[in-house]
Amino acid sequence: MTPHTVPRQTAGERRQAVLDAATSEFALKGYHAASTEEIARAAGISQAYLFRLFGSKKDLHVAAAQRSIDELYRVFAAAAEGRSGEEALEAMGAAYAEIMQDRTRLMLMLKCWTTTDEPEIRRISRGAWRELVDLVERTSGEPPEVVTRFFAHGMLLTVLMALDLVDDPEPWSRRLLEASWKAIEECG
Amino acid sequence: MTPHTVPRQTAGERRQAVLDAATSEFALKGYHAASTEEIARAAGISQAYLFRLFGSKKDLHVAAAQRSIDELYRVFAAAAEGRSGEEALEAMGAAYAEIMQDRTRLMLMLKCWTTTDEPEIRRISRGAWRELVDLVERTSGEPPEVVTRFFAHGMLLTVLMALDLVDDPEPWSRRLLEASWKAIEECG
DNA sequence: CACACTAGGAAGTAAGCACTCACTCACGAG
DNA sequence: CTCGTGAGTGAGTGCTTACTTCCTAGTGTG
Repeated sequence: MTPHTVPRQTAGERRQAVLDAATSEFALKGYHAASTEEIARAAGISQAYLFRLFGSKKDLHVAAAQRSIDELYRVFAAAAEGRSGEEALEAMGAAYAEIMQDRTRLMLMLKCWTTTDEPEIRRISRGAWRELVDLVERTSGEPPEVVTRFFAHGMLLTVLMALDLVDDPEPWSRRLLEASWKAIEECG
Repeated sequence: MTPHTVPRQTAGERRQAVLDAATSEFALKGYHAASTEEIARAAGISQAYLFRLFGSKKDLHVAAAQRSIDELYRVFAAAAEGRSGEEALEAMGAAYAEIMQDRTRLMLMLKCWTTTDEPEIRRISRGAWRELVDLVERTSGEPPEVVTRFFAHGMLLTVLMALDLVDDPEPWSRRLLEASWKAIEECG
């Protein structure tokens, strides 16, 4: 009878698991309130190993944020793929609905965008916005008014989601949500 | 020769000074990263006295947030005062410009809206939104599409401000800012 | 004067935090 | 078998934090 060996993973696999856990924690509690101990526990490893894998809490946060930014970009880019003009914008509007399915990722993004100290986070947040706006402008070819409307309603939806008004609505918030979705669709 | 008396203030005055300092700190660093010691120093009192005045960090945060919420509401209400319909909405759009003059207050609001743990903060954030939306709907009498557009562009402006794109813009962000202001004006 | 009351703080305390160190264990190559 | 190495951790360390305890000094009132 072979001695029951503990399953060991590659460092790469562990990194992904830690990034998953970190994304949840940072999205829920924000950078400062999230603790590395909690993240390590959620990822199923020791705190010591977390630091071996990522160096510092800040580096872990940056890595998690960057991964979500890349995923966000890819969802929009995939939606626009092979389309142009109004059709592309409409597809990206639909992509927004898909993105909002995963609260966690979007909440991490919002937390990053509203982090006013921590220049590193601001840097990658601004980079993310620059690339997203550029993508939407390029693929849709629409004028600034339309592109702006698209992002404006996206922001309203995101904030309403942060207030939990998507899952637990009130009469007034239903009106805003509905009108916001319609406005995003009508961009195209 | 009278012994050089230290100027004493009423507790009420001190409370205002502490709320000012707390608003700045919480707006810049967020609830968890802000420290009561720093706030006390900025307000010119000891940490011990801060706790005598406000009981706990959380209570201080709630008090500071509530004060900013009330001020925000009053600015909009004053703008709409004696007006109705499109005129009222236009005046509230102009009020938004005034509100954005004071970054601090608005950043505290945004931080509150994106605080997903801490149920108390979520409660007062939702209350603030409910009252603001109600005010705009009531005084303008506009349909949900228009009211929603008003708040959507307001949110975009607020997020762009958090990213410091108002004071330190980039080409793409100028386009969004300009279009957003125009859209808010055109609501009326 | 005495006395109650309020403004204000020096000096803690206990808990939580990011981060480190010294170490074990499994396994593959020579 | 020995040696090297990558995966993984228990047990800290030093620092920061929210919060408390107990104190002093000024002030209005009889």
